[in-house]
Amino acid sequence: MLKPLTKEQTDSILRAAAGAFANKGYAHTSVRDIAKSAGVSVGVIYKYYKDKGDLFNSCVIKSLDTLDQVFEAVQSKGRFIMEMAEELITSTQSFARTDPEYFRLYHQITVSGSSLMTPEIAELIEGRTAKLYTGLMQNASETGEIRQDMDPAMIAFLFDNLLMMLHFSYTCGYYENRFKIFCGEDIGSRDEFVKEQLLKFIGGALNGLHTGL
Amino acid sequence: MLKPLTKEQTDSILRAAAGAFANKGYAHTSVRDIAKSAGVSVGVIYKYYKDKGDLFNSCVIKSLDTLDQVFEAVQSKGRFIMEMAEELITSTQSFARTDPEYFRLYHQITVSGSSLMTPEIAELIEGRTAKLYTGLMQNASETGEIRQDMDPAMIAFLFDNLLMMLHFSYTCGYYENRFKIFCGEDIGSRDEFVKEQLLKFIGGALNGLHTGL
Amino acid sequence: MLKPLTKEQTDSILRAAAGAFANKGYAHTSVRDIAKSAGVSVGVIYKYYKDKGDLFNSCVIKSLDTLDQVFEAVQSKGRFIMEMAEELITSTQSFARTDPEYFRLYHQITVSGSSLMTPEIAELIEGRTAKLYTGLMQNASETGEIRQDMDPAMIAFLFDNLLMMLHFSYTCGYYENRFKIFCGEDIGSRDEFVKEQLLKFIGGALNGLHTGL
Amino acid sequence: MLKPLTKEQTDSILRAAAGAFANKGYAHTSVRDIAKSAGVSVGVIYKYYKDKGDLFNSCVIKSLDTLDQVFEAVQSKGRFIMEMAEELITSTQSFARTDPEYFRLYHQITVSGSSLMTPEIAELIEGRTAKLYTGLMQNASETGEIRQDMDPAMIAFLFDNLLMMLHFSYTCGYYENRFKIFCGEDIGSRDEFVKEQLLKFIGGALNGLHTGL
DNA sequence: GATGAATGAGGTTTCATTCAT
DNA sequence: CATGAATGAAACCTCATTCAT
Repeated sequence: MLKPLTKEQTDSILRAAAGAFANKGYAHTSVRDIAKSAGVSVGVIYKYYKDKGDLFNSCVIKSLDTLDQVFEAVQSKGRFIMEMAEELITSTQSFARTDPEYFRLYHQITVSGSSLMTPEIAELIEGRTAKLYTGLMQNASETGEIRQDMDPAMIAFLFDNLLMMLHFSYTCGYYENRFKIFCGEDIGSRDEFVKEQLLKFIGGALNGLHTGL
Repeated sequence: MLKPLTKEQTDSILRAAAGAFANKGYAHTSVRDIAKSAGVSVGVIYKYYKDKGDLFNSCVIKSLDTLDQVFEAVQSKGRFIMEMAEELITSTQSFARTDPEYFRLYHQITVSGSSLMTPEIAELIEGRTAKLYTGLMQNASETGEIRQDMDPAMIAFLFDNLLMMLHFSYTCGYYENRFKIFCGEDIGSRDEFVKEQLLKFIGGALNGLHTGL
Repeated sequence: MLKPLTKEQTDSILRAAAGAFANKGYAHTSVRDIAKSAGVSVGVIYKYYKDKGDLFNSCVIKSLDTLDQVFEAVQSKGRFIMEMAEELITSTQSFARTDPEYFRLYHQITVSGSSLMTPEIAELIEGRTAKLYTGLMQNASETGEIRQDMDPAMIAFLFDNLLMMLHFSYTCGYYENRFKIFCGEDIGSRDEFVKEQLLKFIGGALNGLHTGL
Repeated sequence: MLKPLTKEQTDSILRAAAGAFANKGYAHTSVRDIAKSAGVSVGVIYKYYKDKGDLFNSCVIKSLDTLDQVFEAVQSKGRFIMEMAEELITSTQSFARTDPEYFRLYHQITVSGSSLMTPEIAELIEGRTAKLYTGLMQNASETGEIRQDMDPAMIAFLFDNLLMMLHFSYTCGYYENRFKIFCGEDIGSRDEFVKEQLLKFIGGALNGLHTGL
């Protein structure tokens, strides 16, 4: 079959690769297996991607692009932090159900030895989120929406930490298990509960009205 | 040279393997290199460990044993949560300087494809922490030390999430970069600041005296 | 774009292929690159030539046709051997400047593994030269122009050996370097000197008026 | 069979490789085939040689070492050029029968694309011969043993050209065929004749007592 | 029991050749 | 008929594992 790859097929390469990388890790995934599961020949992969690393990177970039859409939907101005937090959590929960690979793939880049694990890539990926969140916290701090006794950057960092762990807890094997161990086998089906609890936790952290301690 | 293996040598294997796995990742670490850097032959490694995966597992188990010591030092009864939190943070910061490999190795088991990434192992590793923290939060909730409108298990989970991210942010490449991007290049030398900020954040989250939401 | 192949294009294939084979060797030359540099599709190459080997053979044949023209210009009857030798050397020097690929390609067929390296091809290529030179030497021997104590065929062979080495020394990488090592870095710009020296050498060899030995 | 390679086996690798490279060329020789024909595993070849190129280089170096022995046997001082020439021819003829691979391998390095085809390697290989022969010609010229109207370096170069072609004509496929075409099918069994003829040719060339030109 | 060289399956990548358009 | 993307065999090379010493 020497007809040009259909859009479906080229998509299928990225989907197969993303799935394999996400689930088995970069090193345990072979290009041959990706080709087979995408229903194409090995050679064609090297027409579209320089090498295995390039294919991996493309998967990650694509997953990040998609993840970005989640956040962009939330960035509308003039909203309260906690409203945005709620939406972020809702999005995460729903997205984790429909496209878990994207979060899993994002997790892969945190792994040592990944070709993407460079400061430059980290800057590229985290830089925007960091600026965005820090800016939001800055504003919210100035308007008195949140506590003023903390560094906005640190608040942003810790806030993002909680969201990141939520991503992983819904999609990445080990974290999923851990989630259940902490919160019960059925935690995966109690989205409303999780959201409500996390919002309370974040609310307290951001508000900071606490005695002494 | 047919000398029997000394205790030092068996330790040395585990130490060499742990270091290599932690820093280069499972796939990029070769049994041969471990043997060389441990000063033993490849053969003895296969005498003590079924295969490369088994050796990796043993490293992780050992690293967890060591990490446990950090927590045990904190588990003394009758202390305030926030006191313990402070000590956990301090320990993490100091331990991340002296033995980063242990945290890095711990991070490795969260990676898909790791042979350790099974529910059983997760239970083994996280079970104790989950019970311990949940129990502590339960007590603290009952004594009014912390808020009573949240599920102790969820509090424990989110509390541990923050600590886990702190571990990684101090020791694991990508997270280290991300830490700097959010909080500045010099964040690695501002331990007191980080501790103080994190305690404020946790304090607010646990106390939860806030208005709205 | 389904345009029929013009004469220019077929020429262009052969020229591109010859250049690539000559300079990079058979194995390092890809059909795809030839097609690209000839401005045609891969498919048409396989329409005109059975396979890569066939294309190579055609290039060689063509280069030999061209080289033959050099010799034909010299074959006019009734001339002295040494006059012809001088012209052959001059032609070689000038041709090596303008079309080095032809000599390089000729060199390629001497390489083991070339599909052209068969007795039949050798006969085709060398047969004519051998007959021509041997005949010339035979005549020159009979007229007393050259020594009579040697086999004309051997003289022809050794004479051609010297010319062949001259070809290679002017055009083929390794031989070019060797030429410089023996005769100095600037030997490539001393054509008159080389010609004069080679003529003296050949002159002595053909004349053979020497004492004893 | 995991016992260390015997001397015979390691020798066999080099012999198998040399044979294959010499006869099929670098590009057409696969490491797997070499391993098979040497009766060892693929892996072991990469223990002894960094990569395929390194193996090739080692074969060439070894062949040059061996070829050098032929020349060293002739370098004794105070001998007449023509005596040495005779011995060089005799050696070449006998060596071409016993170890044709060495000459064939030498021929391979003249091929474009060979990793050994660099100016440095050429200098290494040809430099010594060039110096040696030029020196000999210089002396012979000063003592009046050979003509004084030619550049010693050019004489050395042309002299070596004739010997090189003799090597190839006895061992390298295409040149063997060409030899037969020029001098008859049975030329391979007329060593005495060839030697005598070549000596006459060289004698005349070196002596140069001729009229015209 | 310890050794470490040898094994060989399996990984990534290239490219001559085919054939649907 | 020309096109050139797709094919997939086969190349190089690595390294987990074995086993003769």
